[in-house]
Amino acid sequence: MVKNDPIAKCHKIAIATDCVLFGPCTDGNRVLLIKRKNDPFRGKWALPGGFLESGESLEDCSRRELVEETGVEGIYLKQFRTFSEPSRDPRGRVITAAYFALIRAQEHGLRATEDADEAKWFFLHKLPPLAFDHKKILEEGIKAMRSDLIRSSTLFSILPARFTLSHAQDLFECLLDLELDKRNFRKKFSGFSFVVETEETLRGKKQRPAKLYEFDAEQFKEETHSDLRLVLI
Amino acid sequence: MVKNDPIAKCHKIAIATDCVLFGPCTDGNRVLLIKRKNDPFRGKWALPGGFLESGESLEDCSRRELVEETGVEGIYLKQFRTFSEPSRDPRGRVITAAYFALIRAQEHGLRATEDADEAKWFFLHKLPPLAFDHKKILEEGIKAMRSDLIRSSTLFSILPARFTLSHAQDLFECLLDLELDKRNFRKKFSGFSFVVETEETLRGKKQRPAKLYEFDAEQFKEETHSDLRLVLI
DNA sequence: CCTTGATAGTGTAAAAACAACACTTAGTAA
DNA sequence: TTACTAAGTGTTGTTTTTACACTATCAAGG
Repeated sequence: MVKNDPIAKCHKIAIATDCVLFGPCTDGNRVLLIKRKNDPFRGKWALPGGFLESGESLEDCSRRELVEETGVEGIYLKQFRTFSEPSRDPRGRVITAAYFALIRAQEHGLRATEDADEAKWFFLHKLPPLAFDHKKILEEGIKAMRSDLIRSSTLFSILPARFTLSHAQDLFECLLDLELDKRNFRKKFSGFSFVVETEETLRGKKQRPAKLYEFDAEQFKEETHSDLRLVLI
Repeated sequence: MVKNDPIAKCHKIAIATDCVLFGPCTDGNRVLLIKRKNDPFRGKWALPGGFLESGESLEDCSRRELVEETGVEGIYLKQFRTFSEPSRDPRGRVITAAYFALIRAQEHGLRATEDADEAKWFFLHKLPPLAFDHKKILEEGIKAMRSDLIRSSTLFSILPARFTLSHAQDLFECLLDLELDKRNFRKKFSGFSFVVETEETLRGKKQRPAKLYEFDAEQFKEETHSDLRLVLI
């Protein structure tokens, strides 16, 4: 046996990922929870997640689990912290890397799965008791998501490629759980060099058509590179 | 065998922590690197770190490793990301939780170990090539530290209990690698409710004695709770 | 005790960013 | 044609930020 071989002397530790999946909607922001079918915590609600498979990175694992449990693909996914308290799982030693993710609620049949028995969307304001240390993970996930949202281009990754200023504001407000003045938001937001107006308008609604805008990722990089300050509001 | 037992089916994965340890000093900010004595990457510089022991949390591990390798205790330590690329360690599967830490350079004989063979402080501007994916970890560590510094009370955890405004400014500038206007910094910084003036002055230097200030942690919590905006500059 | 050297300490004015606030416009549907 | 709905738009007062240069107080040394 090779001296000092870390793999040889590794302990019985399971590695997992858990994901705080947000489904922002017109009536509020929600998270997806899964009802546990097995002990421990059978019948309790928990964050979707699962164990790392061999050869897989944590990000792969998180993405795979999310697809398996929700059918949702190609969404914004970000690691925010790894939880490692030795007593956090009664089955034994489980270390979990926590991610948060965002989806476009409308596009993924949010309402359809709402009443399902094993997976359900919960408003952030009305959360049930959670299994394991998932309450803490969820709380930190909310903070991480919000912090990310106002400092990076996360918002654009869940807006459609072309969006109206109202789209952007609604989503932003929903995720941050606050209200902003319409004129001030539009002035500042449309003033960013990386928010570019298109020729197109959004027609077909029963009101005045709204101008569509696009996100310019290159411009965003230039403008914000090595800048530590707030970006989006 | 219990069905679905995560521990039983865990793969051969070693869990480690690595630490980006900053030693800010009057002549610039430095990080501590260790020269590897064994393959792989023998002779290359690497971040201090080591493997998780049984029953230990990642934070415990990181703290323990730092004490073992540097003799430094009781310092600010924060997890910023977990790295899990399957190919990141040629010995096999190693997942590492990365932390950054800050010490009071003066108090820990920074200069004494400067020329040691196996551990050495490097200016951030003059880093050697690093082992593994430690370049990336270090870069992310710098970003995380700076981001943390301007949004939380980190600065106060490495200032002495009583500090002058010049202390605070020097340290702040060193860690962020920028220069700030003296009057503006003092105006804003001393204006925070959680930066409180004391009766005491710092005497014994060969110049005008400076007023000493203290950090009021309670006040900080009140002032910043649920506030997403910048705090320190 | 007077000078020198070193850092502490201080105010103002112009520019930019932010916050508060209400009405008109352009479509669709009845 | 009217009614409804959301889109779109400017100004003003307040606050925050930035830029900028001199005086004050101590210790040390001649």
